[in-house]
Amino acid sequence: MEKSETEPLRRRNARGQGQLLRDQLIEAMARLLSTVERPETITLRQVAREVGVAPASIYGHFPNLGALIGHVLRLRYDELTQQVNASAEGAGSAVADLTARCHAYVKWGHEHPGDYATLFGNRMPTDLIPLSTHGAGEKLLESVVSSLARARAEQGWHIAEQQSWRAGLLLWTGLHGLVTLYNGHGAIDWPDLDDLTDEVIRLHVNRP
Amino acid sequence: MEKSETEPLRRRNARGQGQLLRDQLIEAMARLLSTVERPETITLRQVAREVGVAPASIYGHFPNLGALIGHVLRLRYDELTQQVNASAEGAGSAVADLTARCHAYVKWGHEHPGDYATLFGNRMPTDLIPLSTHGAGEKLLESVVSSLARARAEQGWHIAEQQSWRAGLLLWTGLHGLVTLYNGHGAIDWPDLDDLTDEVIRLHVNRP
DNA sequence: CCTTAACTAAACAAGTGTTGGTAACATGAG
DNA sequence: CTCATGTTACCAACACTTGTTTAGTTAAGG
Repeated sequence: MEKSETEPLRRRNARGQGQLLRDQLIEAMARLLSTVERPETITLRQVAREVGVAPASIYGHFPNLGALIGHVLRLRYDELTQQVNASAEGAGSAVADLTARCHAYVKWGHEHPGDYATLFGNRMPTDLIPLSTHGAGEKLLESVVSSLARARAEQGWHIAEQQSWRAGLLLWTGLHGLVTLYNGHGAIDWPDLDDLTDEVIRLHVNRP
Repeated sequence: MEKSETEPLRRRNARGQGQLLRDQLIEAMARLLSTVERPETITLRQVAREVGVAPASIYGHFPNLGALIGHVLRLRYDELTQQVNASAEGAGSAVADLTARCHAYVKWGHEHPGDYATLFGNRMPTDLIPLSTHGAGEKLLESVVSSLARARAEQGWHIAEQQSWRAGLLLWTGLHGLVTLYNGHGAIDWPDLDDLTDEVIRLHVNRP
């Protein structure tokens, strides 16, 4: 029992196929980040165990733990923005565009609680994760701001640009609060998430 | 340099004054929880260092680290609810009551980022912190729900009880999102926090 | 003095990221 | 078929954390 912490019975990869392990590492880290309730506790050795490999073997593919996490986070962030943008593709109106984007955002956050918390929750040590992923929301935020502005304009509600920024910010905080509390406080008797999202959108789009 | 990690030149307390250290421990933990950017990384030894005492000395006053954290968290949560309730004391109308409560909530969250993140952000390991503090928001949430319902009724906007619950939930998520993003994403060019809070309240109180 | 509260020193067992050296092994060359 | 090659991954260790326990020391009060 005290012999080996795992069973490294892994069959060695073929000559040029070293990046098979690399892919497995990325996949394992992605799985952990996505599902684990406290992503900041993810450990190098945990990933190694998941794949069935010795901890040291990771260093052949990534210079350190932060690089692996950062790599996966970037993938996930790109996926989020891509899904948000793709969801709005066939939108027939500005309001539909905004609605699609918000729903895609919330849906992704709900389906990837760990990734979401890591990207927007300031959970990772700053020295581990490159700064680029910190403050990741800004690009996405801008798309929400402009989409909201267009939706409001469509409804005949023209406002100053600075008001647009404020309004977009508030919409974002509304969505963010919804996602994080919904993900984290399962004890609460939550109504349907899509309905709540719709209501948040309606609050911010309609003239008060 | 390698002699002592700190300088335990602390003068020993008198016979019946053992709880002087207890108070200092609580105070140090409170300071750490309140100010630190990642509260889940707070450590027993860190608290000991802060007070200038040996790590083991803590166990005379608290059975384990979780008890100390839990104790302080309970204090802080009580403080939050007390401040929220106190703020609404002289309110001349239901809308004023709600406004005061929300501002007090946001203000406290802004002034105690670490405590706020710990109470509502699911950052502490569940086995360390007693369950009572987890899901702490429920009591507070109910007061927001009822205050919002009264504010809406005051404006002649009567709605079903279930709608009240949904509306209160959404208001809470809005405030929560505002606090957490404002606290965590300093890079963003934020408008005044009080103004934003007012706008959130207005969104939820006024008839769409 | 002697009791006893208040605190400490040292260690424990378990964990962490990371490194240097080394063995296994698929494979292309001879 | 043989065999050196160099990729691939392992082993063992390092230097450090962490929370907690045990046994002991210090000093105040009766």
